[in-house]
Amino acid sequence: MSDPIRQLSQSEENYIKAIYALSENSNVAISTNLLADRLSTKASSVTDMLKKLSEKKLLTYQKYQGCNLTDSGLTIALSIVRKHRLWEVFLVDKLQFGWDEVHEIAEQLEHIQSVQLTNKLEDFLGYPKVDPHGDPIPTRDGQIEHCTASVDLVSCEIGTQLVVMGVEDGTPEFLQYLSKIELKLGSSIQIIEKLSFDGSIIVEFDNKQVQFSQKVASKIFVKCPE
Amino acid sequence: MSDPIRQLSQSEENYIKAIYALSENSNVAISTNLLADRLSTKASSVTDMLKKLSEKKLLTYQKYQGCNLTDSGLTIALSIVRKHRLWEVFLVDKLQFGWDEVHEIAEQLEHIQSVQLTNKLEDFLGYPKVDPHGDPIPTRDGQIEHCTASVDLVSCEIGTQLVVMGVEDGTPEFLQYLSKIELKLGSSIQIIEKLSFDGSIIVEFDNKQVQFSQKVASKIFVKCPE
DNA sequence: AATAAAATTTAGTCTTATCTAAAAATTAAG
DNA sequence: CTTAATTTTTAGATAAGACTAAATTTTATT
Repeated sequence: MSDPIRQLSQSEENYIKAIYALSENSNVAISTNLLADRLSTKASSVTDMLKKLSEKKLLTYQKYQGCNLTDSGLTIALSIVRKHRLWEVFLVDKLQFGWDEVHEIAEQLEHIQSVQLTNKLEDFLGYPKVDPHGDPIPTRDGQIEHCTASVDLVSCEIGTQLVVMGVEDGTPEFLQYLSKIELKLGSSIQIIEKLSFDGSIIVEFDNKQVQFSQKVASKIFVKCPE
Repeated sequence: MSDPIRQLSQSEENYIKAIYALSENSNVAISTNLLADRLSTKASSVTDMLKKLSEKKLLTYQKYQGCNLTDSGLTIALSIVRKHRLWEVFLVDKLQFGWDEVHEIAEQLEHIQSVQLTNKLEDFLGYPKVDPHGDPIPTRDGQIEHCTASVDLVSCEIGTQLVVMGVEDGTPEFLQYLSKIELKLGSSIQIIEKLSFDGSIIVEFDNKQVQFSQKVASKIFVKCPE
């Protein structure tokens, strides 16, 4: 039925993961330049790789029309994301890394092959549901919970009690900033004021008031407690 | 003073590690064919790599005369061995792998770069001295205890009480065999008889008698308890 | 010491993944 | 709707690492 398990190179895996990350929310095809940008490589290199991965049936690709992962491609992407996020949990929970320090190391660990290793790691970690940034961890059979529950701070109303559910797993600098102001997953947070002229948002948590630019606020995901 | 830190490819690291393993006991130069054999590659590929690593000053190499690691090469080798053995401890102690299952996975994990990761892993594991096969773990500053204390079973006398200190980290099959007969590190063992015609050795441990071929006996390292 | 055998190196090819520069297709602007 | 700008692809080059086959050096044997 399904395609046989393929041994992909790290580079191939990185392309698959990048395409997954870029198409997670939208359903449109991912363009060559967007991918090139994401992977800090040249468009021509991307074209080459897309041809290759498309021959391996991991994605559909039409000249000048961008690409989309196939089901097999998606399965592989999820297994990589799964490994990445489990390792991040390990690094933070067990080895005492800060959440801003783990991304780069997990980028390497996510390419370790053994499925048995991943599953035993998950056992050892006690079946975490999310990684240290609040992103959901795909299950063994490739299911991932799409956190429709949480929305970014920008789209929330003033006054409501909110809980921080996740942050964009972006640059270390951003995460270090959050560390510094002591904003954590699970923090209770409330919007005090929205500055209409630049979209900045003033919030309160842990009895502190902090002002976020719109850009920062859009990277912080929250939900109303039940 | 010392050479700047180099980013080596996995392949380069594998050569360095293989040379280290082959020259650990003897002080003679490592030949091209020996390396080719060890790495399951061709002699011509080895020659190419030796030229490259020699240009990087990680080993000394003279045409037709084999190679030897330099001090920088040795430092790198030890850092790889350190990572390999720490990860093996992690896999066995924390993830419940059998000692016969960890080698291949550790071969991948040993190439993960971060020194901080290695050190934090060591903290987490509680500073183990040896890996699951009894091999010593190099320290952060590249010291390794040469276990002159233990000798292989073949060279021991009949009747002495011995303790299993290590086994050759070889094929999974060999380790599975040891698992099956329930021989572990730390087992108390005694030689009952040596069969002179083929060098086989009959031993007793855990109130069981088992016969080892000379080949097997030479891969089991023991010492007399204090 | 001369020659045969074995080990090692050289030369040339292949694959993967990248790049630059030029060509082609698509999209945007007038 | 034609041209300009942008995006994407093609063509050709490079580097790492491996391979085969041929040449060379070393070692072993008579």
